[in-house]
Amino acid sequence: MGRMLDLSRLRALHAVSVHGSVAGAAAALGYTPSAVSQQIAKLERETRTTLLERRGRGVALTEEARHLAETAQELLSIVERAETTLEERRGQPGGLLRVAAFASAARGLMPGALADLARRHPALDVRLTEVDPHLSVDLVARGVTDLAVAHDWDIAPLPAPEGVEQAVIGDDRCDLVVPQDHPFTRRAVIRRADLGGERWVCQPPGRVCHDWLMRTLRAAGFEPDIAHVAEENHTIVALVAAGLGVAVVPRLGTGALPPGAVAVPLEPGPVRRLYAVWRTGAARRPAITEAVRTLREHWAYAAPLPGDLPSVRGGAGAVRQ
Amino acid sequence: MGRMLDLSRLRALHAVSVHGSVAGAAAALGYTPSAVSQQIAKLERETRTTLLERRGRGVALTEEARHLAETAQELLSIVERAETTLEERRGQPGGLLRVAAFASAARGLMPGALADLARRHPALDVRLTEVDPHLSVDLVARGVTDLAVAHDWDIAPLPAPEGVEQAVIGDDRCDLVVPQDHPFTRRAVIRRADLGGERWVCQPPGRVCHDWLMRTLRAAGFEPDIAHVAEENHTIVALVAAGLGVAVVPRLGTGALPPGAVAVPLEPGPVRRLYAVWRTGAARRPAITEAVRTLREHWAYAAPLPGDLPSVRGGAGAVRQ
DNA sequence: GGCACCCGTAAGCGATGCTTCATCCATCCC
DNA sequence: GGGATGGATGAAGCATCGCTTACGGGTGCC
Repeated sequence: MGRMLDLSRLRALHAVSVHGSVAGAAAALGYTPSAVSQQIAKLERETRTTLLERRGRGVALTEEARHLAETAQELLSIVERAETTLEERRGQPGGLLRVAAFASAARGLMPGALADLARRHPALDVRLTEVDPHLSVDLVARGVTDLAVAHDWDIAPLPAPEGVEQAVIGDDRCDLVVPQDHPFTRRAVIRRADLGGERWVCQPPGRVCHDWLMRTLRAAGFEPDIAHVAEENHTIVALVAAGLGVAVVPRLGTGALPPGAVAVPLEPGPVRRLYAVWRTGAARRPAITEAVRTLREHWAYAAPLPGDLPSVRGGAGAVRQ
Repeated sequence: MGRMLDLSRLRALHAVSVHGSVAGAAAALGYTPSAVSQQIAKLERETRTTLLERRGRGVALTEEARHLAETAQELLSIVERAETTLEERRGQPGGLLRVAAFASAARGLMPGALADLARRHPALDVRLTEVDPHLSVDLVARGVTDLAVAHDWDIAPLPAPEGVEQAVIGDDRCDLVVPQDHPFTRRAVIRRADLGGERWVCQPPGRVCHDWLMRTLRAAGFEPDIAHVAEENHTIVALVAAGLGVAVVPRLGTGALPPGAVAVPLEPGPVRRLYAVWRTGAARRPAITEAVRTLREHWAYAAPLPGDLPSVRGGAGAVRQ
């Protein structure tokens, strides 16, 4: 007697309400759009209510659907709380832990940390997704992911929506990367006032590295000369190694510098602070606390400490996790 | 990705918690015990927690299971509220309406009322179960049924647990049924003081009719002479028609008197008051309000009104609904 | 000690729910 | 306007799920 509102269908409706489209909901739930569409069609049949109406190319929720999605939200948060206290009573991390991280953390920090976590807690099913940095906090708040590794920049603080908590993992610093024959390689430290007259290799506008560079150089009185633009840090470093310019590159996730490129400390350089972010409702979940603990541990072990100087010499020797 | 607490499994656990046994839960949910057992076994696997332990011949819930059953209760009540408001917004009664009634109401009142209800509201799926009168209120409170037709007796008031509401449907009165050659048939009305020296046909001890008879006769100074005992009112009336004694019989659900039996008004006779009982959470559900309205309507139409005298002459002519 | 009761497990089968493929509709762009 | 794109939905197929029946094991009662 399937005579009752079904939680998975309500979850589908809720996802549509949150993401604004069937396709978005499907992506978030790990289904095809067709599956979500069928679920909601069944929900409509069971409740004898119209929930979705086509609006242009997408769909819009009816009044009843909005109300139903709201109670679905309520139900889902109760379920999450129940799962949390259940896991808490067991003490052992377990269940599904969906983790999101921005690109360089996904490359530089997560592999070791998550492998460690999975090794120590076999009952835990960890799944990583690489996401845009400025999306991660919102993804956590909306319940798409359970834990996110986010960062702010000294010029753009991390948003803190209702219902999420955060903890600092550590600070990631940036170096100036220059070709090996560059005069800076003979200097112990570079200051902002020294940066005039260089040709720059940089990320596209809108990315934090780009914005920091423009802002800093202009504040020091220079008009930046952006000679080359690339998305990936690896590409940027390769361009520098080829002698095409200099770049500001974060230590995390950059990996070993290729022959021909050398990292030089920049004082004061841009600093981004890494955070772990999770929902307050799951704060006491052992999987969360363990994951955060492991991230901080691996940061301390693998990443350069705040006052730590990297090896100035580049090339195959200077490997970073 | 079946990675979340499932509502139907939680419902199974909750039912076990309420009924105290897997078999009882299965009966309440309309499943076999095996199904419930498997559901809970899966819930145990998913949560990696022991929920049920064998205790003697039955089962006992662990601490975690009790806690989980509690949140299940919370979830189920939210779901019921959501279903109610959903139906309320539609305005039309619909969905599943589980109705319980005691035997004579199930026979004398429900067939007409429920048929009417089903005819006027095709979206409504009404299901009737006959239950013991003193169980019905509890069944509603525990969510096993949505609406109950219950009654109290002038000597035993209806219990009113937390979270249920009730409304009066009407009063059911009792007649004295005697063989057609009995001297009482020439009397307009019988009083309690007239009842001495009769041989009685009665329900078994513990039933309300029996208790009322013993109590009333003893209060009037007679020791009742119970000559024949039967469960069913039909049987009792048949025994009376055969001249084997007299009986006190409620009007509701007795049906036509067979040839040889005659009903005589008894003043003051036992009166039972019929109630409709439902959970407060579903009070505004159209299916509930419509069903209650229909019951009262059919009572007024089909059942003898409080001051109404039945036809004293029995036989095939005196038909009651 | 036999019997009744209750819970769990195994096998089987229908129903459910997902995927893929195809269609339809609205919008965007040329 | 016409073609291309993106999104939603329907039909068919197939795996999985969850129920039922049938059986075995353990407990309490007579």
